Amino acid sequence: MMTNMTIYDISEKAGVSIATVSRVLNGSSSVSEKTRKKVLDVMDRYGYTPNAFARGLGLNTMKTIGIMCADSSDLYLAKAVYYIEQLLRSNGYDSLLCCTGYDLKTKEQSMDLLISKKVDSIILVGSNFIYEQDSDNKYIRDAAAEVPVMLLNAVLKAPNVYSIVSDDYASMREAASQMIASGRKDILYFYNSASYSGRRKLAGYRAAMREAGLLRENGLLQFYTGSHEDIHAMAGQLEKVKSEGLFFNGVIAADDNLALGAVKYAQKNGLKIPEELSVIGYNNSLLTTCCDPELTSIDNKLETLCQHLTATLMGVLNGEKMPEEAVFSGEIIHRGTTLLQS
Amino acid sequence: MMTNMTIYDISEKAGVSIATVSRVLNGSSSVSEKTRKKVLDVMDRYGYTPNAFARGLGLNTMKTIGIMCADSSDLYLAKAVYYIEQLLRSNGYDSLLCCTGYDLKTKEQSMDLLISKKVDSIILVGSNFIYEQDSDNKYIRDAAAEVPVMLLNAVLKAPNVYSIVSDDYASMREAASQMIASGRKDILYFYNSASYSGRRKLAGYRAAMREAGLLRENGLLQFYTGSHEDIHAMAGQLEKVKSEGLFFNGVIAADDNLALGAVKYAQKNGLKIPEELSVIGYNNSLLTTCCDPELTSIDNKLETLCQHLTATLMGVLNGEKMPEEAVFSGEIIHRGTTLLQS
DNA sequence: TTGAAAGCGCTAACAC
DNA sequence: GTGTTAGCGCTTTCAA
Repeated sequence: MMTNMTIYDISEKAGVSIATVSRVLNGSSSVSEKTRKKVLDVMDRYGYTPNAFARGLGLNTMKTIGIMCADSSDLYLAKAVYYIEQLLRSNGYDSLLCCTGYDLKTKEQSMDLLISKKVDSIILVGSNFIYEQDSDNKYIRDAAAEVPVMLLNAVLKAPNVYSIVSDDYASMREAASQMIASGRKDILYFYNSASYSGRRKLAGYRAAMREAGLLRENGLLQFYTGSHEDIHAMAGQLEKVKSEGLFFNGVIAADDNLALGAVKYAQKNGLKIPEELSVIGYNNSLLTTCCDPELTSIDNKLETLCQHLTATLMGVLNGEKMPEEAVFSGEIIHRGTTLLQS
Repeated sequence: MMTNMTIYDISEKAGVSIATVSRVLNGSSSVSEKTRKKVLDVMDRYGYTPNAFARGLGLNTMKTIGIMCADSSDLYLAKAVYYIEQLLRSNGYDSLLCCTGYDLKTKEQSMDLLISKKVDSIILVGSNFIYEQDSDNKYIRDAAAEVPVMLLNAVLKAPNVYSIVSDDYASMREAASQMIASGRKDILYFYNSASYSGRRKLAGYRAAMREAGLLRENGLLQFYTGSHEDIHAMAGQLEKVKSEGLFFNGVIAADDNLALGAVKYAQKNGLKIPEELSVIGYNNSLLTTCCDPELTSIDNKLETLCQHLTATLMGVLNGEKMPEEAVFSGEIIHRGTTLLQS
């Protein structure tokens, strides 16, 4: 198997022109069966693979999609990347992955990089790419001027930007309502992100609390800033809250990691779950079955979201008119950390 | 900001030739400060980004590394991908990610695809890419004929193939020895992969058992075939083993997920950990702190491995002579699922 | 220090 | 059906 053959080499060996080779390569119908076979034969024999650059140069597309993701080692984001990558490939596209971190500057850089690599579209995985201050979202609008931009779990209304989201607001509101209905009044909200989705979740919690007349001025809101893998630090923060005299018998967390922090806190302090402390997480990840009792969590239908995102993207790339926004509802999966409604 | 500017546009606006623009682009020293500034100015004003294809066509490199990974949603692999992607980018390379699944056929296809995309190297993340039957590894040797192939956690001796591994054999042997020293005699080995690394781990366990005169003919080996996220199925398998009359008071697992299955099994059956059942996992992942008691596990220094892999790759790409194999030792992190040595 | 021009490997008109 | 040829945007000699 020789390396770096070109279309010229093949055409020579097969005794045809490069145009014919190109036609065979692209499955053009106007090649006689005989010639096709002859060319294919030569290609096979020499293990020829076309040079994607040259092809890309002419076509100005590499059949490659850029995926941006703040941290692909995050359980939730990793899963999303996994689904998306598979779906794209089954559609004949490859994925250029960029783990951007959470800093705006590096996100902008990654974006430029992907654009310069001539990706056909950019997928932003996770809601942390959208900023509250609209001017900070300029980098997305700029990118959308070049290629379609797909948002997973975030919304930005702009031309050529498509948003696929789970209704985090509704899910959180329902979760909080159910916990209230089960008799809890002092429900702490534990979160670590002010992203789009983060704000929607918080709003859902607040709506439910307000509805029940339980909303207090920020006392029961705990923002966690440590590592998303450091369960002990999470538990530690709750201990501190408690030691400062704040009572709570329920925790609603913005993700399963944080919820596990609450479970750990209860274990360390001998609190019985769910009787003395109820906990609800978010994402319905692997983590829900790791603890004892197991974690009630909200399933936000990640796979469905990814499927829909990919389908929408393929539509857009084919020039079809597609919906700019799609909202899917989540589902609460009850496990051992919550009481049944009374 | 105009889109799709070319070097021609810039040269025109700046009143220089395309060669000069190209020189500025590539930081050539033989451009007068004045001209450089003028060109840079124009580029800036029009937001010009060079076309990577065209560049790649001439240079025959896209500064892109292919990463193959069976399942990027696996906690361990995801983390490796994350580290590697970051390190590569800090070295000026991008990453084309391929989640291949565990099937040889699709691995071969992914490999071809990456090669045809003209990646500068291919990194195989995880040991499941190496097959016991050597003819099955042909696809790797073929790839290595074109670009350097880097193996994370696997070894294949072949030209242009570089292996970076953790000494799984030694780690497992030490883990088993310690558990034996703590008084256990009936230690079950729980695993789910016959990959290179999987076999090394198993060999380590067996060596320790043999050394202590405790090795039995396959009775205490449990191979798990279900989903790597289904903790209940894992626990279920152990329950079945027990109900069949096999006694064990220790479990050494090939990864933390499986170890958690053992913990779950103990909880379901009211066995006290670590007194009635000791458990050791592998990878020292996030999962170790999720359960109660927390999981003793083997840290295989993933970040170090990734750093070394990247450094080696950069050396190879620069034409330096690099070691074909590097072995790092792991470390047992003691937590609550094991007894102290008596 | 700069410019002109020849590729890099492929696609797609356009001829035959 | 098949061949010829002009790009695609960039890098890199070679001259000036």
